[in-house]
Amino acid sequence: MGLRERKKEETRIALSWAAIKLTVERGFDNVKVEDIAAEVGVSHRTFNNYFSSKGEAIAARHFDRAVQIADELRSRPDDEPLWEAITNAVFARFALGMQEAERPADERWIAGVKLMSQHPEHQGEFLKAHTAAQEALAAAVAERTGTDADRDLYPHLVAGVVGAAILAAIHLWLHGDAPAPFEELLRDALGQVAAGLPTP
Amino acid sequence: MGLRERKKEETRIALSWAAIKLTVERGFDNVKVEDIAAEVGVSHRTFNNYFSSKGEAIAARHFDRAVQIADELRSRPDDEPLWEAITNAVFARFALGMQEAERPADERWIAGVKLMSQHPEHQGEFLKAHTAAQEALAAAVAERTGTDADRDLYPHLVAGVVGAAILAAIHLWLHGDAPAPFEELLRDALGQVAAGLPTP
DNA sequence: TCGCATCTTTGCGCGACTCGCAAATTTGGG
DNA sequence: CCCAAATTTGCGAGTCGCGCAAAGATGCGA
Repeated sequence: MGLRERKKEETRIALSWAAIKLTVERGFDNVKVEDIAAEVGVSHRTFNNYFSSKGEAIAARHFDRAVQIADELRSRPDDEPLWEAITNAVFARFALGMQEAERPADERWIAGVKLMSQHPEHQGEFLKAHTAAQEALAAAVAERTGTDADRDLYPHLVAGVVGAAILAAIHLWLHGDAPAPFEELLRDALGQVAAGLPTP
Repeated sequence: MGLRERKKEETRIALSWAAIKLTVERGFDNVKVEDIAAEVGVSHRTFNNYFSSKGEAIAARHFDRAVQIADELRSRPDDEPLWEAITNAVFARFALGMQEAERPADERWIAGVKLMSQHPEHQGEFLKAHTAAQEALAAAVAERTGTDADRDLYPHLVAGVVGAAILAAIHLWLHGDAPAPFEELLRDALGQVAAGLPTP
C-alpha cells in the first residue's frame, strides 16, 4: 500500500472518528458536516468524497469492525466446529472494541452514545452497515461449509442469526432494564442461537 | 375510529403507495417529493407531515405488513407450539402480499422493485422498518413465552432469527442465481431456523 | 342543528445537504 | 527532476426537512 492509499485510509478513519466524537458530544443535529471536516482539517466538499452522509461516516467504524469478523473467521483452523469458530471470531474482533478499549467510557460518553443510537438517521445507516458486513460473513461461512452464497440459504441464515444475536445483545445493553456487562450478554446470545434457541 | 382518523390513515397509505408506484416506474432519484404529493392531491408540505423522507414513505408498507405478523401471532391458539405459531403467523400476513396479490407482478414491475431495493437510501429505511417491526414481534413472543422483553434476550433472539430468515429469503429471491418461488424460500428458511440451523 | 375547540393542511422561508464539474494541488514512478 | 494520475477544493444548482403561523376541516356537546 503506497503512501497515497495509506493517507486516504487515515483521512477516512479520522473523518469517521471525528463524526462520532462530535455527535456524541453535541448530539446528531448539532453537528454540521462543516464541523466534522474542520475537525480533520479538510474541506466540506472532501468529506463528501469519502462519505455520502453524516450517518454513513459514523457507521463506517462499526462497518469496518464488523467486516473483520469475517476475516477472522477465515483465519480460524479448519477443524474447529463452525459455531465455536464463529464465537471466537466475534469475540476476537468485536467484543474488545465494543467494551471500553480506545474510548473514554465515562458517564457522559455512554449517555451520548445512547442518544446517538436513537437518532433515526443513524439507525438506518447503522443497520445498513451491519447488513453489509453480514454479507461478508455469509461469504466466509459459505467458504467454510462448502455452500454457495448465491444459491443456498444456509450461509445467509447463519450470518443473519449471528447478526441477530449481536443486535439483540446491543439492544438489551442500550435499552434494557437489567444492567449486564456487554460481553456477558453477547456470549449468552451467541450461546443460545448456537444451541438452536430452545424454548425457555 | 372516527372519520378523521380513517382519512388520515387513507392518506398515509395513498402517499406510501404512490411513492412506491412512482419509484418503481421511474427510479428512486427521478421522483421528487412534489410528484408523490401531487399524485395523491396534497401539498409537498403535507407529505412531510406524514413521512420525513421518500424512503420512509416507501418502507411504510413493509412496516405495516410486518407489524401485523406480531398481531397475528397473538391471535394464535395458546397451545400451538411456538415455532409453528410463528410460521403460520408469518405466512398468514407476509407471504400472500409478497407474492403477487394486489400488484401487477409483470416483468417491468419486478425489475423496478429490484432496482429500488438496491438504492442506498431505500435500504436504510427498509431495514429500519424491518427492525422496528421486529420489536413488535419480540413483544408478542415475550407475551407468549412468559419472558420479559426488557430483561431477557430470548424474545429478541427469536424475533431476530425470524427476521433474519425473512431477510435471507428476500435477499436470495432478489439477488440469487437459482430462481425459486419466494414462498418456497421463505418456508425453507423458517424451517431451518426453527430446527436450530443444523450444519448441512 | 349549530358553534366552538381541536386537529390538519398549507404556504413561506431558512439552513443544510448531495453531487457534478473543472481548476488547483499533491503524489509517485520513471 | 518531471509528468501523468489521483486527490482536494471552490462554486453552483437542485432538493430536502422542518418550524411557524394562517387557513380550513372536523366532530362533539349544548
